[in-house]
Amino acid sequence: MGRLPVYQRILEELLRSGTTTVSSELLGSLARVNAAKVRKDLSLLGSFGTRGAGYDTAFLVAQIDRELGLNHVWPMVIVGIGNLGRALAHSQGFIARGFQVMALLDTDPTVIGEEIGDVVVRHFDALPDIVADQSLAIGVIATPASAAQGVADLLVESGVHSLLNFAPKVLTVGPEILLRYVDLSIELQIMSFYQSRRSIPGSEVMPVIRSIGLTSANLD
Amino acid sequence: MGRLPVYQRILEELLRSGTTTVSSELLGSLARVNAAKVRKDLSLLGSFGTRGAGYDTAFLVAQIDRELGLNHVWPMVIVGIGNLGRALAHSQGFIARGFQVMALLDTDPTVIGEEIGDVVVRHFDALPDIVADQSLAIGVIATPASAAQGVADLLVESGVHSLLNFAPKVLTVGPEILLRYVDLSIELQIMSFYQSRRSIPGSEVMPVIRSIGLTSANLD
DNA sequence: CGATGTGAAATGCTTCACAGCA
DNA sequence: TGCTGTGAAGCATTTCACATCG
Repeated sequence: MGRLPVYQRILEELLRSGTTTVSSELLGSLARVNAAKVRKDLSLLGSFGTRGAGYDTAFLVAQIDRELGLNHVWPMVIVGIGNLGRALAHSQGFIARGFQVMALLDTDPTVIGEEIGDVVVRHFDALPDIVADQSLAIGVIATPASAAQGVADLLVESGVHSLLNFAPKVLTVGPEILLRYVDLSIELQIMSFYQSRRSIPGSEVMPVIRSIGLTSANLD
Repeated sequence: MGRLPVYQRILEELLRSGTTTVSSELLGSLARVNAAKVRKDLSLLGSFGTRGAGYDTAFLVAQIDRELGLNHVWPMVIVGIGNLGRALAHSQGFIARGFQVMALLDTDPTVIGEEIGDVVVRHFDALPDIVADQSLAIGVIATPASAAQGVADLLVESGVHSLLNFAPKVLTVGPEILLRYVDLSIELQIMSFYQSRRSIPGSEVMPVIRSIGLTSANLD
């Protein structure tokens, strides 16, 4: 269910602002979906609401966390410590949601040894040792396009089970498995598309403000 | 149609590797969707295929570009020149797809004056002048959470019509308009979700590799 | 009463299957 | 003959509407 992360964020924000209880109508209006849809979605996790009152915000967050598997710790390695690699390493969400940066790798001698957060950047050659040490769940590729394929191959060979490719190149890993790249600008493409197509109620008097939510398509 | 950007990327990659013609079956298998679905999707843009042969790759890319509005130039301003701001400014996709970085803004004196690409970082106070000068389509918020709301308000006030918020905070702009944040780590949340839920055919012998595609949910 | 939880209707999307054209 | 383009069937998702419960 792709809407759960959206609900979760809104709930977390509501929690931060002191809301203890939330109705399907409020949550729906904030998520821009029908209230009935919200109830259907949430009912798949169990019956947590209390009729007449609504849902307990904190409890609901906990349930969604459980459903999304966020009570795990997901150890990851970031390869390529340029601007994007650094941004990822610092990312709020990583720390907050159980994604733990276990290693930072690069081949540039001027970067190796640098400390980002609590992690020291090491040479990419150390990958096999690191994977052997700590079972890494996720490899993040943040290298230039030219290096990406080699990095992907080595990550797989070392036993990393999931890749997230930010290098601007489509990679192949094993027979038939195509690894697309996640490019920040694609958000804007899509935004411009909606912008040009859809009419926005009240847009004459109100600035057209858009936000982009993310969902995933997985390639098996 | 959320699949168009996916097709487009694959087509661009095919073009780069010298493919001049592509069948719905090939494109479908690369995009991991049914061939009939591909044909239905593409038929909405017009009838560009030639029966018996397939689609002309380059022509198809051009048509999708047109459909997505990528033949426009989208001038944008990035506010907050930290790691993420820099990564965005350098982003391949921006340059390649008509998103033009018109201005880079920050308040930190040690950053102001720095040249990134061809653009010099200016003080955030220059925003009104810049917007007056050049009609900016998109404001990208890449500041710390604490500054984000103020930046959003000023962007709107200055007449910027679309915002993309990367600051880890939910913002409000005008009455009722909620501006969520785009957090890179949400990809991983979703990935872990799929990882724990779905069985992957052949995963016993093959490393479980995942790639994330992006689609958008817009909030009106 | 007010808001959930959920059958049932409505709507939209995906897949099939095949006619039709290069 | 091979592959597109597209009605029609099949399937899933969304919405409605209301019984139900705190």
